[in-house]
Amino acid sequence: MGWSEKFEGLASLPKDIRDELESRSQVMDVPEGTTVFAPGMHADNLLLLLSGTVRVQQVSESGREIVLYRVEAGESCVMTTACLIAHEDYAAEGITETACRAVAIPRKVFDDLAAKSDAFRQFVFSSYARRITDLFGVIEALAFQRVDIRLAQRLLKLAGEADTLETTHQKLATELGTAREVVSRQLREFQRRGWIEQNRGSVTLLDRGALEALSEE
Amino acid sequence: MGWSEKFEGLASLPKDIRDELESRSQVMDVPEGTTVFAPGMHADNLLLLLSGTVRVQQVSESGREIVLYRVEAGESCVMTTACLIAHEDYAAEGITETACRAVAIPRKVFDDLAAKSDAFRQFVFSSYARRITDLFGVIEALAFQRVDIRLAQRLLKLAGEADTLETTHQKLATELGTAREVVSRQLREFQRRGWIEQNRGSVTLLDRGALEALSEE
DNA sequence: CGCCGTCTGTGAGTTTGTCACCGAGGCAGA
DNA sequence: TCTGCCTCGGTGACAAACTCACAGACGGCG
Repeated sequence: MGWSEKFEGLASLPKDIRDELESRSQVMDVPEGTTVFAPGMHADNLLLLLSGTVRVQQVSESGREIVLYRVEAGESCVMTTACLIAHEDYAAEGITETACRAVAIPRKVFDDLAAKSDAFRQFVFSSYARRITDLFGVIEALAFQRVDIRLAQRLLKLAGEADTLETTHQKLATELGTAREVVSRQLREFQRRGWIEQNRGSVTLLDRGALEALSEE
Repeated sequence: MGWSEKFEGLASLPKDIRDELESRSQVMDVPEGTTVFAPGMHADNLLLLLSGTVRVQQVSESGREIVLYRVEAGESCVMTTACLIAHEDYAAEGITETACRAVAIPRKVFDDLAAKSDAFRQFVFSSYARRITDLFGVIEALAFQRVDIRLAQRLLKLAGEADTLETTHQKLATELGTAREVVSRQLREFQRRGWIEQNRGSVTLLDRGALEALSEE
C-alpha cells in the first residue's frame, strides 16, 4: 500500500506507473518553519505533500509580504516546476507551516511519466489549474475587496473548526498583504462589536454568524 | 516554410513533430475586439498567436476590471488549457486587441505531442511559467506599489516607441485595476508637472525621462 | 442647431496605507 | 530579583486611494 493513493489524481493511475513513481522517488520529512523554496534556489524535484502544510508567499523589496496560497496534504507544489524548467525567476517562497512529510519526484522521473501517462499529465495540469485559480482569487481580493471583509473571511478560514486562533496582527496582515496597523484597527472594531476577543497572540471568535455575514458582502 | 518557426520554443522541435503540428492544426483569423474566451466558455483548442495581441483581464461582480497580461505574437494562450483540462472555472476573459492570426491546436493533438516530445512539453511549461510570473507581477504591483508609479510604468509600456497614446482614462484605470477618478487625478498631476499633455482620448508623453525616473522608485 | 453618449473634471467623505512613537508583556542573563 | 531586550499591540496624524454624486465638455449625428 503506497502513498500514491493519497492523491486523487494519482490513485487512478495504472499500477505499473504508480509503482514506478513510488520506486523512483523519495519520501522525506521536513520540520516546521523550513524554507522549502525561495527566489534564487533551484530545486529539481516536484514535491507532493503527504502531510502538513506549506505556505507560499511573496515578499517585496520593502519587506512587506503577502500569502498567495497554501499547499495542503494531497496536493503538489507544481509552481516551482514550471518556473524552474523555464529558468524564470520565481518571486515567491515556500515555508512549511507544520512538520511535513513529502515525496520528492526527480525531474527525470517527472519527465518520463509525463511522456508515458495521460493520467499523470492530467494530474499535473489539474495542479496548475488549482494554483492559477488561487492566484486569480488573490488578485480579485486585492483589487476589488474591502479589507474588513477579507479579514473576516480569513479569520474564519484560519480558525477552521476551532474558536481560538493563535496568530499575531502582523501575521494576519501578511495573510492579506496589508499593514499591521490596518489589521489592528479592524480587529479593534470587530472586538467593539463583540464579534471577537483578543489576547496577546490569539484571537477568539465569539460571533461566527456576524463574521460570516460580513464575509459575504 | 511553416508557422512553427515563429515560436522560439517550437523552432527547435524535430522536423517530423513540427510537420505533425502543422498538418493537424488550423490557422484562423480573428477580428479585433473578439472575445476569445470568457468565464463559462470552453474552448478545446490551445491557441498560438501568429500575429496580433490578446488582452486577458479579470472582471469583478461590481463591474470593475483589471488587465492581467497580454498574449503577444509568438506566444501561446496556455492558461485556458490548464483550467479546461481541470474543469476549473476560469475567472478571466481574453479579448483580441488587434486583428489576430492564430493557430488552433486541438486537445487531442496537444495530448499526443505532449506525450511524444520533450521539447513540446518544455514549450508548454515555459508558457505557463511566463504567465505565472506575469500574475506574480500583478499581485506585487497591487499589494505593494503606488498608483502613480504604476501609471507611469504603464504609460511608457503602452506607448512603446510612439509619443502619443490613444486611450481613455477609463481604459488606463482598467490596466491598473483602479478607479477612473484616480487615473484622472494622477494624469492631471503629471500634466501640471509638464510630463504629459492630454486630449480627449489621447495622452502625449512630453518627458519620458521624468516618467522613467518615477517608474523606478 | 440641438440631442445624446462618451469622456473628463471635481468636491466631499470614507477607507486604507504610512510614519513615528509608546507602553505592556515575556524572557533571559546578571 | 532586577534589568535589559525583544515582540506584540495601540495610537495619532497625515497621505494615498477609493467611492459617490454630479457637472461640464466634446464629438457625432439627425
